[in-house]
Amino acid sequence: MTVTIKDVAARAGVSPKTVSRVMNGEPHVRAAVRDAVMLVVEALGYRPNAFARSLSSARSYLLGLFCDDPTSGYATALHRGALLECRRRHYHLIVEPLALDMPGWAGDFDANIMPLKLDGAILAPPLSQNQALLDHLAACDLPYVRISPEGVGEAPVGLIEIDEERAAHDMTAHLIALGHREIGFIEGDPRHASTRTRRAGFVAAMRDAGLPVLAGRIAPGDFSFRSGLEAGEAMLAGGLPPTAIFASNDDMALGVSVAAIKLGLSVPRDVSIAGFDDAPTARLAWPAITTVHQPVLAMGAAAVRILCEPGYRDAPSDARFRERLHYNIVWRESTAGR
Amino acid sequence: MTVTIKDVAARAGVSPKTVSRVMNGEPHVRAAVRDAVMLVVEALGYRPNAFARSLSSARSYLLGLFCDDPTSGYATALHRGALLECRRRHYHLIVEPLALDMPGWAGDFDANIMPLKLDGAILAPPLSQNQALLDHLAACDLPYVRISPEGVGEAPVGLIEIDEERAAHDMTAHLIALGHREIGFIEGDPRHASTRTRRAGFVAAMRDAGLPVLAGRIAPGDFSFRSGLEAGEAMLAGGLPPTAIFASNDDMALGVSVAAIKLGLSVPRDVSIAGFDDAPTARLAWPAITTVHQPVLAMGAAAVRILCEPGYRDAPSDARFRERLHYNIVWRESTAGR
DNA sequence: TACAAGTCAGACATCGATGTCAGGAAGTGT
DNA sequence: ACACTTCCTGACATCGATGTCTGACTTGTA
Repeated sequence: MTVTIKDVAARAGVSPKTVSRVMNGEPHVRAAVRDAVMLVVEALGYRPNAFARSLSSARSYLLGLFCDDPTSGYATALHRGALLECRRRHYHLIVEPLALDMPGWAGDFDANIMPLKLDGAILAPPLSQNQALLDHLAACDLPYVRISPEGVGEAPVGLIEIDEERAAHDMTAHLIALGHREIGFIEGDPRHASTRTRRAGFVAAMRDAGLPVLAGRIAPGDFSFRSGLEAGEAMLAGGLPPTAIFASNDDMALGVSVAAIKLGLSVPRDVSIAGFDDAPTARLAWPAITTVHQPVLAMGAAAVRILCEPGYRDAPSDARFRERLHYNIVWRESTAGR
Repeated sequence: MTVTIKDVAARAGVSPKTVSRVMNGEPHVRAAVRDAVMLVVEALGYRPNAFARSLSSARSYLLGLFCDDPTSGYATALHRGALLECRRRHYHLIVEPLALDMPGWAGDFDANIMPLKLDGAILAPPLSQNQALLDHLAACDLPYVRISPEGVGEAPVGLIEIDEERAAHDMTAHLIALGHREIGFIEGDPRHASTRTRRAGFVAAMRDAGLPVLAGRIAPGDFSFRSGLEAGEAMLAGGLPPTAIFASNDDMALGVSVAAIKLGLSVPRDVSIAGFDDAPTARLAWPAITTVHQPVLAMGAAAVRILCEPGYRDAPSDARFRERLHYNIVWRESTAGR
């Protein structure tokens, strides 16, 4: 038999309602009573029944994490970070893959997700910048927090990001500091906002150093290993190959690395390679890729914190709920001076 | 306002209980009444409140998918497959990463997962063969289905798998049919059951073809890109290099492929490479990897089906709930005849 | 001292479904 | 036609929490 609120109430000599107050951190409970109740809670190992809670209150104590493609290590890390924070707060988390390119996703959403009465949604990129989804959530009155979307959106504002442009700038500057002057850049999927911000950071760093960005030194890509391989091959095999290549993410950096090997080039002796994201593969690859570490776990946790913030859902669109987390650059074996 | 069971009952001229019976497919409802109720359900777009349902019945209409490392594309595909089937049945699904190597996971499990009163659990490998977890679930009286675990377990039996040994046998046989006689094999993480079954298939196929398995032709690995790279390099750079290498999974096959390139070998001209799993990277890589496709989506769906089967939880441990799904071999660019 | 305002705690109804049980209708055998 | 199953259906209590409301007890102030 599981422990109910009544058991706790009886043992503590108070009413169930008071126990409820304590559990939810409501005011108007004397400190002595609160402590006594908490003691019993600990002793009995009481955990509130999530279903009963959701049924009687308007809230569900459930948060949703929506991903486009949960394959990425990115989504997984978000999941773990968010989950940890949820547990601390006695919330639960569900992960839902959302295929916005399928017609009828909205109806599907209403039928399958809405009955859950989620208290909030966390949107992983690139979902976080899909206006149709944002509109739909707003129409459903479901508060959301966006992870690394493009620009600043409408109210209610919830935004977690790192300064990607500055990170790309820093990475480029470091390559320059290493002595590189001929630096190539590979773009990501044009549908992701990161593609623009990361490129902008690269371009700005080059400009700040007084270095020209030659034609052909910025190649298109789509964040996949293969696109990195192809772009890398084209760049390194062409005339005047760069001495360093900065790829917009780690998968592409891996592709560039293989391209270099195919051409008989040694990394990092002949060419330095840098990535972005600090995906698990970046560490495991050979040579291990120098990259920008995103605090994705912390981002997931921050998203939960914001959503649980009392009054978040009705907050005005001021900057209070915009969090910019710290990134850092991880030096590994794929970059060196020349 | 959302539609409740009372609304449906009133409109259909029956009691709420009868609507409940219809919704749950219980017997003892006249066909005419059933149809009339269903009509109203459709018209009003009624969906039962999951929380109320869980509260009043012993069931939660919630299934859990447990993963060791949800990073893998494998877990993601399972998730999608299971989710689809859940929706069809008005079930919900939560995904929980489980770190069994952390002490105190059991207490954590009891505190965070048990209150959900899951109706069943789906265990992705390698969790599916962790005896401690299995015991814990049994102690909690939580029915589970295991995906591709080792051997046959105790009751209650729920098992979804492909015949990995035969798949590995087939893949090896095809390499042989292509004209290869010197074939290397790279093992996976020794903690995974697949490591043994896949190797067994390889060895059997070689034996069946009358080919010897030379010393050093079976190299240890751990399913990571890097271990594939290292094993591949050692094998290909050593004396009497094989003309084909069969890696226990796609990540390692990718590593072997890079090893070949580093050594100036061309794939598949100089060496053929085969993988296992049909991970997303296998398709995107260059050259695209020949591999064994696992019907992971179908496996997820099958797991849900079994868990929802009425009476599954109390079923005797006969073979009825053991499903063996079909695999198939996907020919891509990394293998060729010689 | 007395009175208003604020703090604290409990009684009771309620959320939306299902479990139990009892009773009426329909079908069966003699 | 009668008793006897078997098949349908609804009334009512229940799951475990929270929302509302009411009243007692503290406090601060005139």
